[in-house]
Amino acid sequence: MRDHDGSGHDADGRGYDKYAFEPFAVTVDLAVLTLRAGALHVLLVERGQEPYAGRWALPGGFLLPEESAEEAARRELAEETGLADVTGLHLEQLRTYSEPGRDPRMRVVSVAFAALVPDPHPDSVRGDPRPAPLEPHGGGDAAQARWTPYDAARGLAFDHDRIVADARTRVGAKLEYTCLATAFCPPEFTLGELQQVYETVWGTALDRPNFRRKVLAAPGFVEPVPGAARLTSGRGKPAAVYRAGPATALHPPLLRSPREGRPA
Amino acid sequence: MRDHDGSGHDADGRGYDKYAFEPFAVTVDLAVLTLRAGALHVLLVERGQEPYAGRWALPGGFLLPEESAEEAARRELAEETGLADVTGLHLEQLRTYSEPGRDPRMRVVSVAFAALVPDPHPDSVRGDPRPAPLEPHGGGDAAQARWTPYDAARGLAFDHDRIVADARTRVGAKLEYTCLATAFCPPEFTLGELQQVYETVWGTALDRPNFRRKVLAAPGFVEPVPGAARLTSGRGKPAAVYRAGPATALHPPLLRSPREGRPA
DNA sequence: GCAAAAGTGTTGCGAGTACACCCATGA
DNA sequence: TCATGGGTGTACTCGCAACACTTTTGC
Repeated sequence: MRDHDGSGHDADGRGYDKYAFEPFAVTVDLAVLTLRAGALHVLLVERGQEPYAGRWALPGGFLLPEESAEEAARRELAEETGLADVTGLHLEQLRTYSEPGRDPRMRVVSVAFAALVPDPHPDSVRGDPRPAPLEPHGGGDAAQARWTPYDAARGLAFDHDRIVADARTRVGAKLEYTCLATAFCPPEFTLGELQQVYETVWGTALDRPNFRRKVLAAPGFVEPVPGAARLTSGRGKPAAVYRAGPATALHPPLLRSPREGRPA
Repeated sequence: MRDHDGSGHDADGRGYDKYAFEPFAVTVDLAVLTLRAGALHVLLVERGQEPYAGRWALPGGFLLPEESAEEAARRELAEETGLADVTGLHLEQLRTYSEPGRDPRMRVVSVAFAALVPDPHPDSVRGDPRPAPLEPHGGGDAAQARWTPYDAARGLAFDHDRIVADARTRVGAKLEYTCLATAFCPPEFTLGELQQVYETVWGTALDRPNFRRKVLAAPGFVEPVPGAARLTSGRGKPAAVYRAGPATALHPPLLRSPREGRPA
């Protein structure tokens, strides 16, 4: 039985010495997701060095000596997005990837996160010329950063294809039984915008009246902003404006039924 | 932007050198769960060394240079339980715990797993004197290993209280929408035994006829063993015997309704 | 007026709960 | 024959999908 002791060898005497090994590097990788122009997008950076020079990859980096993986992920997120306030953004630990060959140079154990951010380029329709809340930039480095449609994010460096796929699966599943969808929305949003989150991530169309009822029936999911109303696409009746509520879990869940709605 | 390059410093030039730091140790921790005498049990080991000498802890240990966290977890599981065939057992990666102070001696980043194993001490009722499929032992070490009821597993070393709680939460949730429950059962089981898994983990009583229908209605969840029948508690009608089916996800899910069944 | 988007009302089907009932076995 | 657990049948209910309809805006 190996154990957490500091004796320099494991308890069954096989001579395990943790300092004798090539050190393990511990990193975080971030799948920063957003919804843009009705499609799921991922933030990618272009690699400057080998291996995988010139290939696109997820942003990420090493843990500092005195920070947890969550803190490192939030720090990286702030650096990558240039957004001042990342404290409110949802960070979701996906899983840890530790296969020996995943980095050709050394053992790199990577803790992967999904981060959900509101659309960095809101449609900029009339009456809402808000400054874009975040714009990717490549740090002080020459490498560029870019929002890429989920379907075009293939052939990434390392095992990042798999991380991106895992992020999408996890987020899609969590929309069903948590209040996660509001993390894709700006602080104030309409039910139509919230419905677009579900439709985009799930790839299905939902019945608007039923969606509305289910969302409003879930206690603490959203709460109305009194008196506020906003036009969403320039036409039609102005929609009531809502904020994210205090709940995190969603009861009852919003199941994606195999036959709900018409195909997108 | 920090990144996975091997240049010895991060891309924004702050002079990060991964070899200059105290190396990170990477370990796995296992919450080995089973159902025994109608209660959820956790496998604990007694620590021999400081810190936390004499305290109970989860089994676990360091990653070897050429194995992934999953492989390390399965190796530890085999060593701890003494079970010859751990290939079929369900291993579930929970999350990674990386807070700087979680081990007082050095930075230890730990990937936590939940392992679900069948009852190591089947009731041994008449007609079924199968050998106990696994018995904990303390490796070659003096430290002992013991099955402990979930409710009594408090005051563990390190942050293992939290890991155990996370394991229970995850397993409880996954019973709803995956076929995970069969992982607690021996290869062949009755629907009554499967129902006890749900009732024990959820702490609620379920209506037997309805449970039966839901399980059989889920395609690929269980499949009958033709002609087999078994007495479960010595009395009553022999129950039909089932095997785990090929499905992993559960459609439709088996929701724990707030008002289903009478309280346990 | 027309199109487009928000929001309300209503109906019918079906899933699922609750419960009554029969079956097979050991003591 | 009684207690115990397995297994079947059924009725009532509530959720919810489907769709018709009204309201408010821009053009």
